[in-house]
Amino acid sequence: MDDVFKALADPVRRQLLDSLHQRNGQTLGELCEGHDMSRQAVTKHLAILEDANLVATRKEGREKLHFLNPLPIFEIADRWIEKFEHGRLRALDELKKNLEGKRDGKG
Amino acid sequence: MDDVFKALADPVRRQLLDSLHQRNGQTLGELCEGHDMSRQAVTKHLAILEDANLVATRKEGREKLHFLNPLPIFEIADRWIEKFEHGRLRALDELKKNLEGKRDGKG
DNA sequence: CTAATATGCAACCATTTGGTTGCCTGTCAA
DNA sequence: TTGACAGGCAACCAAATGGTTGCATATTAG
Repeated sequence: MDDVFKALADPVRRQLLDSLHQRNGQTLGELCEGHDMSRQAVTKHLAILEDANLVATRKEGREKLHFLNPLPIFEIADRWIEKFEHGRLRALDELKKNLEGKRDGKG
Repeated sequence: MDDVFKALADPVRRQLLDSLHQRNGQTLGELCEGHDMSRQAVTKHLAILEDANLVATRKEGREKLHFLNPLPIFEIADRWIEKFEHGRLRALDELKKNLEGKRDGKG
């Protein structure tokens, strides 16, 4: 799970995922377009996404096709974020009250 | 949003959020317990969480109380993760098919 | 074969990150 | 007041990160 969080921490990598979400199966060259950095830099980012299992690849001739794997994202949503969701609507109110002051309901 | 992703990228920081989720309003000293690192290190992590608006604080005497703010997490769930959710159930199947081979429905 | 295309590998570099330590300030208790 | 407790600030350091460049390999087109 840590790999996934780390992989998602970089805006370039999130952009790459977005790009694959819009059009799956892009080659390395296609994924490089629109990024103001070298092909190697993009390759490294993609490698990190692959290690985190967020992207899977297949070689087709001399091209490498990249496919989005959203499962790790779902896992984060289900196993991690879901935990914080219980009092969602009251969350802001509770925070305000906590910052205002009374430590228990005691004072 | 980038601040939040970056803040969540570190396991220590996620652990701190978990800790606050279990018991809100902990002091710095309390949050340090169980972490095998100096108080200063934890302070830095908390500062990053504060910058990302994931933690809010209040001073009470000589203590600093820390409160979880889950709203940025909700935003990520709603604005970012939600985008990938559409074909959730078919996602794994699609990935398999994509990796197997046919590029379009054409071959 | 030759040349162009698509990608891979490795060395290198600056900056950021995550941690340390030492010392200072503010608050509570005796 | 004095000492202990809770926390803040700043300098410093090693390692990870994000990027570069140069060159090598494999595939396709002529």
